[in-house]
Amino acid sequence: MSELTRQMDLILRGAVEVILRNELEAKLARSLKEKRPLRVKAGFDPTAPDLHLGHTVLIHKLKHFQDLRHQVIFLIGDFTGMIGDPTGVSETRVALTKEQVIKNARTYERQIFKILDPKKTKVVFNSRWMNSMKAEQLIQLSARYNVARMLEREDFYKRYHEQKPISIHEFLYPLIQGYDSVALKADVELGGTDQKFNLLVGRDLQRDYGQEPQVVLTTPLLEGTDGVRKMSKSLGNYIALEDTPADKFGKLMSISDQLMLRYYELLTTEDLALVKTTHPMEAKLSLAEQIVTRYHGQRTAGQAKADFQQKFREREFPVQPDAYVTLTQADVANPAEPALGIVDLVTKTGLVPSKSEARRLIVQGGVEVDKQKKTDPNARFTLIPGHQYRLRIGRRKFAIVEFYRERN
RNA sequence: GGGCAGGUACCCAAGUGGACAAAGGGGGCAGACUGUAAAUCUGUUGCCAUCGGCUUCCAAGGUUCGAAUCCUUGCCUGCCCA
Repeated sequence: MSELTRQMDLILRGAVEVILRNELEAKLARSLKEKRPLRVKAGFDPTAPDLHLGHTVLIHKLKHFQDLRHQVIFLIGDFTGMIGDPTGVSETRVALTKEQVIKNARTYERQIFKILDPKKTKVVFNSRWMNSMKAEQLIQLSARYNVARMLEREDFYKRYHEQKPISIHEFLYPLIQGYDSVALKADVELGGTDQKFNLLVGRDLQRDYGQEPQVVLTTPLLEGTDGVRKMSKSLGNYIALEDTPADKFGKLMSISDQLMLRYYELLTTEDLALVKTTHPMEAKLSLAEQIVTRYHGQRTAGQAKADFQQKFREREFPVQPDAYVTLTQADVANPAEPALGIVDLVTKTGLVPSKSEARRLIVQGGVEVDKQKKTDPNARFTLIPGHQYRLRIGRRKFAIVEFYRERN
């Protein structure tokens, strides 16, 4: 197998679309011949420094390029972050301070370098060239595209026809993202399939600026834990890289069997046919363990697995509760006879948003104290000093509450 | 600049003077069932509380015994015309 074929194989694995494939081949061939690595770019929005598993599909693809000795450029769109990529859910973006951006960038680095090699990765901010761009140049840039083409973009098209607002500055997002490719002289740009339009604008602009257009490679969007919509922070169906090992494990175990296969497909290199022959729960445990291992190490993953099994399979109290609260006499009405209603007891853990919510949970049978299901919201507890009340609140929250009598 | 239509709870959406803490759907949460799932069924989904009370329907005023509903102004959005 020639080196070129080897590279193509790895690059194409898991890719949804490559535009254009023969251009990629040509670029690779030239790169090999001239011993000049390709410049491979992928951009990230600094407003959401919480990378989740969905992003890692793309980061793994970057890793492939890195392994093939190409130059990976991790672009942090601190400037474009002010706009926010139009999502249809129009939400006001708060302008980030420089400190926040730097902080978010640090978080990114910490997260991506679990996969990428820090020494071989170039991290750049697009404010580097955008901050100094004059209004005149921005107008010139805008002049290179027109509204009709912008409206081809699915999101804009939909909103336009649904009579929903589109702000002018949203049109600038694809333009600036495209200009980033010009500024970086990118050979390849990676992105999720939802980025296709933006990536293609990059090609157009590069051509316009007299550069060879970048090759566009799209990776599939990973479905979130609901199994339907794409994984995203705003939809709340995500598994973040910064989630605790226990959280990751729990979230992974709660996905459907069908979704599990998808995760295997996109997040591991396991043989799918083999996975299908294993018992779904075993397969799921193994998936969760693999992924937690990747970000937290083997030992932590093993612990997460053990905890999980104790918590849910054996329905036992976990080693690490979600909350540990100590009460003093200040928390009770009558210090001489310390007692507390169960609603207050549950609320004191801070694991429920309001007393009403606590009351609902109790009535619905979602609360256990010391393994006893409590369904009377008016029940009161005489607090025994030093006793650890072990509360199970809802399906997956556990807390220990202990009362201390102060000496006086 | 002119005309028209809108802004309701996490989201979509009904409600056009009292029976509205506000229909319905989605989502969330809980229970049953299970493999800790998923699907399904049931319940629940502003806050505080024992009956009961309190704060909500873009914002601020106003009319009224009483307003999500009527009036005024403002802010925001879409469409049409210029």
